[in-house]
Amino acid sequence: MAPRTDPLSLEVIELIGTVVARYYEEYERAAAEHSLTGAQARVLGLLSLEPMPMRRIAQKLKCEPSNITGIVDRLEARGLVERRPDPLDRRVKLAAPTADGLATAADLRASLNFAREPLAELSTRERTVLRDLLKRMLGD
Amino acid sequence: MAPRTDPLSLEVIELIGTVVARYYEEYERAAAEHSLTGAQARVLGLLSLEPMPMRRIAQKLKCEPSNITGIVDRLEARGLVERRPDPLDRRVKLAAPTADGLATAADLRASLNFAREPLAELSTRERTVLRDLLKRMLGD
DNA sequence: TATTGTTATACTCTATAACTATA
DNA sequence: TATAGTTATAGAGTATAACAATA
Repeated sequence: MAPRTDPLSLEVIELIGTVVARYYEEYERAAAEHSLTGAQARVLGLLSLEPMPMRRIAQKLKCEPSNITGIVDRLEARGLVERRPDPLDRRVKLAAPTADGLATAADLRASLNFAREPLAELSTRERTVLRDLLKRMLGD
Repeated sequence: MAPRTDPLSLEVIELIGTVVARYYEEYERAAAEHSLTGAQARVLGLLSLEPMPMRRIAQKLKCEPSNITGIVDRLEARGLVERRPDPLDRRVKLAAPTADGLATAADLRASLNFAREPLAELSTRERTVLRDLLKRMLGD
């Protein structure tokens, strides 16, 4: 499928760029309110869904495993995450949120108003259309 | 306007998160292909539209002016950007792309296939609807 | 031998504060 | 005095390579 460079497509690309920029700002702001960096907030959010080995965090974040050591170190120092042994494989360390970490992750989600507040401007019908268009764009 | 937490809104938010993640990956990948960091690519892209004072770059990127010094240093060392005196104010340095920098910026834009390739999946009518919904979401 | 997590290293980005040269 | 850009500094994220413990 050939790339589109017509004015309408360029306008949509520009709008998506704006959405991306605003989403990122909002995310960093929400993280900073909890004195977390973006990377720390992303790891905590990930772990709040499901504890997982260090290596899998790296896969999810698409970065090198060695980076995760430091990020989890800082979350652990803050008492938001802990490392547990994996009973099935003693090489593996499972990173899991503490009760405090779970509460912080919930707070983070709650203060991420992006797309939720602006979405209120749209009717149910419009949100349905938007959902379907985004799904098509993402190759569903 | 109250935030929405219904399943449909949450689905749209999730989709937007996916769009944001994919956009960022694509951007970093395109920058890396030119041996540039994301920040360097953003500054170069900005300057390719219009030369500007160091301080204004910082405003556009929403970061501290002191950071721009290093980023422009590296772009200048690569021969992609140059600092010019501002004839109107000798305190100001205008950062401007070189011919090489302009070519690199054009290359970068061309290799940013995100949203352009997937957009081809949508008809003109659909892209128009998507544009209008995004504009509404972004508060026009 | 291969894998998991870590350490060591180097580079970049970031904010803060202090400095300089202009205005 | 105030402003533009820089420097110095410290913390964080990132990739690479080498290492210990375990598989």
